[in-house]
Amino acid sequence: MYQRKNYANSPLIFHIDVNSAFLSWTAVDLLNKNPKRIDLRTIPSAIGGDINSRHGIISARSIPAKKYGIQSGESVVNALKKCPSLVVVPTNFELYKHYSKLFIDILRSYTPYVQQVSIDEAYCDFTDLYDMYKDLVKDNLTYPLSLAHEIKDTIYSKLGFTVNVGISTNKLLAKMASDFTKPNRVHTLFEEEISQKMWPLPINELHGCGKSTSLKLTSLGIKTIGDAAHTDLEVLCSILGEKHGNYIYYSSNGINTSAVSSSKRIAKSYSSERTMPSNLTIDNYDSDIQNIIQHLSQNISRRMIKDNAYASTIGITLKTNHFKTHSTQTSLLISTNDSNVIYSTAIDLVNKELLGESGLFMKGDTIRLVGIFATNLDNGDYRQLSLFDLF
DNA sequence: AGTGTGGTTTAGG
DNA sequence: CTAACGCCTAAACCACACT
Repeated sequence: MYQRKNYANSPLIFHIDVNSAFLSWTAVDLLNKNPKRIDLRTIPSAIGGDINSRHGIISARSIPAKKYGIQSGESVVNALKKCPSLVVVPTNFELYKHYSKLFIDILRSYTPYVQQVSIDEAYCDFTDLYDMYKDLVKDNLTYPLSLAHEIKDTIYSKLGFTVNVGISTNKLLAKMASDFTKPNRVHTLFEEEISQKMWPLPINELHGCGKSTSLKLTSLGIKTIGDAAHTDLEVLCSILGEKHGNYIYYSSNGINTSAVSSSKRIAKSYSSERTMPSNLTIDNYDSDIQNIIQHLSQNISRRMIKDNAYASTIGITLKTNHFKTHSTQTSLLISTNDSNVIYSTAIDLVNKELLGESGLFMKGDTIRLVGIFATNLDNGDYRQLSLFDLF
């Protein structure tokens, strides 16, 4: 295990990631209810949606399931072909939220500088806590490995699931480190380790370099993170544009200045969408779509009211049987979070889109999914002011 | 040149 | 009996109109 000589004067960031979160949490929950039950983590198992209502996608899988080549994001039907004995458990978001909160609470008991970035991962900043933890020793390990193991093992003993911890001096490197071998591991990725641990990796494994970008880069011979790191900044910008070119160049060289922000993030948009059990056609869409849009409007409205958020823009998304997505939006005179206003605005947009000349309905296209979104948000202050001014 | 609006693409979990 | 491909958020980018 790599150790630096001195940690007193450099930043120290951890990235903590729950291993197969949805599956682990489900396994723990089932064991809590019945300790004799088989542990889902020890057999080929996965969290997946219902095939019959066309929500059949794998969102997490056990390590034994991974050995069958099952990936998260692939269809349940496909996964069952690879492993007919796969145990598929439905999703349960309330359960995940419960364990997520307990997980974050433990992190917060070690540092106030915790930034939760998704339901199952967070960054912790220990830069200013050197004096508090510098003498911690655990299993013959010294700081900061001792601290990482302490956190990891505490989560396991108190909550029953494993995590990976990535250690470095910035968020990008800590994130990359936590993604190394799993599960239940601590990894470091300091600047002096980049060439050995990060540069040999394929470019698509760089955080922020997705399918489209990695395709562009590999087609030009930039196949590894190291290749990108050794490409001129100007060349990357000419391929990817100014913004993304800079991001890929500096990231592949391990440079990242993003701060760990423990303050609550304010939403910039709310959206809700649903894949329907069967596609809607232009002839029969009326009654079905009204029900769904009412549902989606109420969902968004409830969340916005809880956050005291109001939207000036309401939009809809339609996905065709060919998986082609169309969206349209409209601006409101007065921002709203009223489900009736959202509903009627969305219905108008759907009618306009379907009956107008959008070109969506060519030769018998049908609608697979309908979604609505609310954006251009304010907190109601401006709204109160403008209402007040009217009188 | 900057701002508001509408729409698509990319990314990540 | 068979069966496929979710849901949510954020940001960048592009085009266009208006100023």
